[in-house]
Amino acid sequence: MSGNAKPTINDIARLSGVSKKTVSRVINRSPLLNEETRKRVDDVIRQTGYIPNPQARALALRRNFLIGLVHDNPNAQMVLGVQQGILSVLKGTEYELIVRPVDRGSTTLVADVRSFLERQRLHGVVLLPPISENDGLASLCLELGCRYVRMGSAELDDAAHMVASNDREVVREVVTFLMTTGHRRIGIITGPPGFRSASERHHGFNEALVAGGITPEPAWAVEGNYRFESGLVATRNLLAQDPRPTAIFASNDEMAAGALHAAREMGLDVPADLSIIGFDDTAIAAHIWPPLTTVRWPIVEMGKAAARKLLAGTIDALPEMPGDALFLSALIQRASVAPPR
Amino acid sequence: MSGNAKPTINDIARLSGVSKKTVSRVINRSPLLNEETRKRVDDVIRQTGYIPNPQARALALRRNFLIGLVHDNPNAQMVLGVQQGILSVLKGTEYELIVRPVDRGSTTLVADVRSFLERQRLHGVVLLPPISENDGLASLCLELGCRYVRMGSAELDDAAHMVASNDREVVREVVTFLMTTGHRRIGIITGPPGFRSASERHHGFNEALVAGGITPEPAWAVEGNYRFESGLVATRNLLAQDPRPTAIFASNDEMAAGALHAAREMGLDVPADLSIIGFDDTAIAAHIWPPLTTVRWPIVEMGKAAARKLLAGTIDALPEMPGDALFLSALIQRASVAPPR
DNA sequence: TTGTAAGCGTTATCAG
DNA sequence: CTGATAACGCTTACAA
Repeated sequence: MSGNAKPTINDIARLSGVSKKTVSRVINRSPLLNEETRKRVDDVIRQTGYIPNPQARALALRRNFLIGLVHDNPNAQMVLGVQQGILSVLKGTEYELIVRPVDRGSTTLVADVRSFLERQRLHGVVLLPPISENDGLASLCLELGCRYVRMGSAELDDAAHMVASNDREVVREVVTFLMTTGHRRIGIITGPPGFRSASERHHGFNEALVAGGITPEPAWAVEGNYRFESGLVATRNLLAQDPRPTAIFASNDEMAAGALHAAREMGLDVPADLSIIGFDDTAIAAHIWPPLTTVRWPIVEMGKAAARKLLAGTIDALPEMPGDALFLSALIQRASVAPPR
Repeated sequence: MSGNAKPTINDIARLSGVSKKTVSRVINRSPLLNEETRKRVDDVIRQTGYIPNPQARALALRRNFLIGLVHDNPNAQMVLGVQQGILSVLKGTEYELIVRPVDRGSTTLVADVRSFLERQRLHGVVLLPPISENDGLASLCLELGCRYVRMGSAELDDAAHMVASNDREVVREVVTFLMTTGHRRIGIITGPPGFRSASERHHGFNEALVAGGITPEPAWAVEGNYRFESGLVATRNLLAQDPRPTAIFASNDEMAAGALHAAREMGLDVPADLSIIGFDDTAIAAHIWPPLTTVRWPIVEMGKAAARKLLAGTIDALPEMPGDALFLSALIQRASVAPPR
């Protein structure tokens, strides 16, 4: 075949007898273009297999065709799910995903993200909780002209910049279900302080109790950190009390697995002696024994929605779905809940 | 407090009274540079907070400062672990991670990866199993001048391009342990065909049996696909036999969790009625009940090693560790193994 | 509707 | 050792 050098915009221009600017117009779907010219150039592009050089475009446009996933999330399943959702939307487009973990504890968090964004000049970023709750990061994106979408458990921003879930509401539902099943002494393992998801879920929990005529018992709310071990420790604590809860709501599945573990250690049967409900519906929920009653958090779909928002207005734009701003979680009943003895 | 435009190489050149080429030399640590000039320029760079524009560099160098993670891996924990390892090495360097899932079933796999690499002009890529076993991809990288490292369960390439684990060996150890514990009827749930890890583990399994004077029983080797459900189905199959195995080696933890599930469904106690061993030591292994005896596969460390190899010879190069080519897995004893009744 | 010239911010070439 | 000058491949004025 011809030389092995990839064709550039100049080659296309020469081959189709137009200027490079015209080729550029074709590439960028400029509306003011003679349909005939467009077709001619398009044909040459197709024949040569020409692909615009993203590096050159990035330099000229001062903007890359990259979507960033910025996070400091202790929940592996969540990160992976969001990634999967974003990637599925990016697939077939000219955009790629770049993953950037950060340290939310660092005092230089905002500065770190700033230098990352300034250097990479991303098309846009997806901010995962808990750093998505940091308004400073949002204004930073605004300042730098970088599109952004924040994911979280409550609406922290306008619909164009937010993909939220209704955690508080669904937890109310969960706890109501527990009460309907006959439980009156219900414990909660909360998420770590500073997490909006943690406080939303905790609030939903308390609201449901109060609505059911039960006064939340401070001793039955134990703090966890979304990790297995913290669920284990919290549950030992909860079950050491007298009287002890007959049901526990863990603010995520990993901690729920820890709760199950703790119950087993004490020789308790789940759900006969203790009912447990988790949150997330990650793989572990269906895989442990007994299968865990939990809340399905549509994290992959939320990732897709985030990507769609970021791509809105571009050539690769996908239609935004109705409800792309608020996602509804749902109770998944499995086998870890039963009436108290 | 000057204008808010970021300084460019021209600014630095002007401010330090040298040419831009000299600044470029400083940036790139050119050895032929007057130490005094270097220092002067360096000072200006530090004062202004100048950061070279990666897009411009990418264009001029025809190469990006990006590391690609190319995979089609059904094992979420593995992908995440590798990612974590790579990112930890990339942290603080000028390199970023770009994630690219591909479809290993597609007939256009190689072509897809080719266009990805040609477009993005990555510094290097990490190939995860099972596509890492595709020699066509390796030659493609060579052809395109893209550094690459293949990860896998056997040494498929030279040490510079390979990060391998000793699956076969460790599985021999695992099965020997089972035999030592008293088991003679041992089943295996294999990985899917076409996976080197699957065949390596299966071979190790058979070798150990033979070495222990046991003839592998074909009916006790059931195929799985590394997913929970397949472990469930395979185990139902295994336990339906008469006589049935007293122990099962599952080729990964997810399938081992499925095995546990199946045992529970049938009212069997683990480990009293059935011993189970998994592989990977992913989070689920320690979190299910009983805690799963498994093999620790140092996947995060392997990811780090892969990144180190890719960065070797660059400014950001980290010392390569001894043993960066072959990683040793180890048996982790927990509570899912006991002598047969 | 299309083309020309001038960048975008860096590195390579090749003199000095 | 250092510096003009020309790429790198594309886009944005601004004309025509």
